[in-house]
Amino acid sequence: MKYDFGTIEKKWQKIWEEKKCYAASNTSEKQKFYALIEFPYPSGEGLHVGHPRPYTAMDIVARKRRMQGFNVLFPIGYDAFGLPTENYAIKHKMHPREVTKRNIARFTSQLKMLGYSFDWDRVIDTTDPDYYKWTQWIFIKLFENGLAYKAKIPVNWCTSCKCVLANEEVVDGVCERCGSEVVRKEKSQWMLKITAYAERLINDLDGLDFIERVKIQQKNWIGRSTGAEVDFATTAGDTLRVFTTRPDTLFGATYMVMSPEHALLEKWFPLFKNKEEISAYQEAAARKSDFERTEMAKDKTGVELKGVRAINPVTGNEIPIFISDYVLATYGTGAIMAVPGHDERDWEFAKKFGLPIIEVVKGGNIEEAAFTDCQTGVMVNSGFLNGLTVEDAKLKITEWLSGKGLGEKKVNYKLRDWVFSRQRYWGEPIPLVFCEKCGWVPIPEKELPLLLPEVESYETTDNGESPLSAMKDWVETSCPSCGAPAKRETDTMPQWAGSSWYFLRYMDPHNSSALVGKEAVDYWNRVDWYNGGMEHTTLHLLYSRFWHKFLYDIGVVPTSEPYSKRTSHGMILGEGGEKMSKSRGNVVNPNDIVDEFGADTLRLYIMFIGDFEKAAPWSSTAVKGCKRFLDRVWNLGERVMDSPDSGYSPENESAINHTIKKVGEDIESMKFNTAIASLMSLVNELSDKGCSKADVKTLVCLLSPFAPHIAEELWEMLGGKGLCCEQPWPSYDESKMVDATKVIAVQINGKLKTTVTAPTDCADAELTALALSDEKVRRATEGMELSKTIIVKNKLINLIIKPQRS
RNA sequence: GCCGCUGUGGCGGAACUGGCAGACGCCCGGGACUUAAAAUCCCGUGAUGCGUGAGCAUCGUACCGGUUCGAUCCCGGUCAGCGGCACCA
Repeated sequence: MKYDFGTIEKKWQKIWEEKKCYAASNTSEKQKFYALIEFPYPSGEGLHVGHPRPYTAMDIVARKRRMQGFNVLFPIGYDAFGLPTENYAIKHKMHPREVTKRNIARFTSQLKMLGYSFDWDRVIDTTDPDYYKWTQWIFIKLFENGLAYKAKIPVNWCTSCKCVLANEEVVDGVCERCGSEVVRKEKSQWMLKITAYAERLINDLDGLDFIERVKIQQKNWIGRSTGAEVDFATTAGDTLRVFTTRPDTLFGATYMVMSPEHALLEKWFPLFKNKEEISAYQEAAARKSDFERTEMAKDKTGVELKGVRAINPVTGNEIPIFISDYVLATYGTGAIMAVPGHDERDWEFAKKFGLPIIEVVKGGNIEEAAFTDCQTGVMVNSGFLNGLTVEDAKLKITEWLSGKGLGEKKVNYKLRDWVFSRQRYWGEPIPLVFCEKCGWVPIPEKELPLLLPEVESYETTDNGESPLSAMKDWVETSCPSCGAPAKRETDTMPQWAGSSWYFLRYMDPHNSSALVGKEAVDYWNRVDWYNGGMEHTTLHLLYSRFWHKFLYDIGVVPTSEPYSKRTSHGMILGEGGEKMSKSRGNVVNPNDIVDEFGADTLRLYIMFIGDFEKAAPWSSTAVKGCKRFLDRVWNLGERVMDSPDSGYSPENESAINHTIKKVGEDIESMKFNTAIASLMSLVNELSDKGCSKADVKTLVCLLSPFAPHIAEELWEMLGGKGLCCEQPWPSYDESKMVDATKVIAVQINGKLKTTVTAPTDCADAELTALALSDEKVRRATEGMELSKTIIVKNKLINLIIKPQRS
């Protein structure tokens, strides 16, 4: 019989579904294991060949855990709100809900085609009102706890999407999604105070089993820096406060710089002697986008504020103040003390404007460049700090400043609050009402979900307001608090909202009275293993940690972190090593591969392709190798089908035990490629040497997480009881892995000469004698004296020889 | 510029804690089967040189150096590529 993958795969998918083999229980006595993948955005293009990489990886882990006796939760859902669907709907004059429905149906059939062991009874969809009810509920809780606020801020505005973007969504000055130009625009926006959690988001990383590069990237993104705030008196009478990480260099501060948007500038304006110059600079800066500003980073510009000067608090010297756009309004206090001797930017600016550069840390040559090293330098020209190290000087000056009431220790973060409004239709409506008397008021919980109204047009209005704003009947409402006429918020939430808590809903997806029931969340606790893309490190992963911590603070969840372990996969590239994209025409459709080779071959190949953490190019010829392997496994099955069911054949026992160990360990460390390689080696060996039914049954069990359909079919053919996916994971016996003899490498002076076969655990003297008696060794050592012997047990012997003394 | 990662055959990639570099697979070459082809099976396959031949020798993990009996692995330096951040004081 031929290996007919098409029939086999459909057959077992149906049986698994009917028997609900992969349904997780919320009340099991077994130990729980929660495996999570990032749920897909159901795009119109359907499943991409990149999707199966992380899905298959976690499916393998989940399947192995079930065989090891765990109660496994391995869920799937759809993150379905968002722009592409809405844009498609506009273009084709459809309702986004219809587009979403259609796309989800397509994704579902493709995922089922690949034989994943998802619990299909727990599917969630972020656009389902029963789901987004709870997204809205969380928003109201954030609002009630002072973590959601509305602010008029300059926002990133995508000229094509006609929509506000979060800082994280702007890449190289263009929209991450559509690549169009992003401009600055003043708008009133809902903000989430993620900065209130900055400290905890950094500190709590320490206790988590996240791959190191994720931790590092999150830490860099949050960007903690420790320093001090220092007050400078000015001739205008006001105090100018700055933030610095180098308070030790205060004696070297020879001028100051304020951002062009600094609030004091308006107040001081009448005092300026060069009003026109200053205004012109401010206007030019305001016109530039953030991107343009950084583009011009090389060339420093600025204008001196003539008429106002500052006083250095330690030297008492009057120093000039400049405005320059290299100082950001949104970081620290929006003003800096400039220490050109020890800061590269200040040095550049001082050189350009001919300002004095004073050395206060010895160790460099400040004529040539700023000396920024904090490790080696010693303080000079710094009064009472002279002779101290930089570290000691920081402590002493900070103490001195706070003693005098001139400043204090301060920690700053690069992380900004999260811009949470979107002026689009296809998102969760923000469940708040504005009342002239009461301000912003949440709608009562019993009115949730606040449904998306049916609108005529999904397009953003010409004035940049949400399409919902055109729905007069919907917008006009009454204040839940005082009953007066009031207006609904018309912005919707960003796509990141629904994905910030979805893993909790999987624990208890049908609960209508809570986002997750207490028993369910106490049982499942948190995600044990979450695999996802590096591109979500500073977006989804950070956002969901933030929401989870908030839910922990208000007592909804029992853990302060959502995920115990986080791993990451590399991208699947096109055949030539380039990114797969429609425009390059190198996109591989998983359906084509499944039609030609079967789902098991696709699963196997995508795991065999290379190191899971690294990017790997697709190869259409290499897929065939995996199909050949499965054919060979099939042949082995047919060969032993009618044999009696006795134990392992003695000649294969060692190899089988080795493979069990190797495959098990490799799955845990996500080295799927070498796990498959060892299965291939075993198959080669069983084919060559011959094998028993028990040998093949064990092979089939080991293969089943990778290629579950063929495994079930072979298990049945071999007369196995029950389903293969429900068998216990094979165990190995170390004592059976010992071979009688070992091949030992023989080196002479560190160079490989030959190999000898010696009994396992051969005594040193015996091995040395054996090596010396070898013909090649004898020739090489002739006339030489053996001065030293190095032996690595069961591996190698190194004979150190030198010419014989005469 | 800063932070992180990576450099191994024609290709994707292996190599546990410093111990036979190139597992496994692809491609390619030769052979068997076949009227023929596909499929399958068997053999070969890092480079160079020597040898009719079994084989032998030398070189080889981006580059230069160090430590070691022994280095793809550890240390110092250089180069190249990828990813993230980017005037964050």
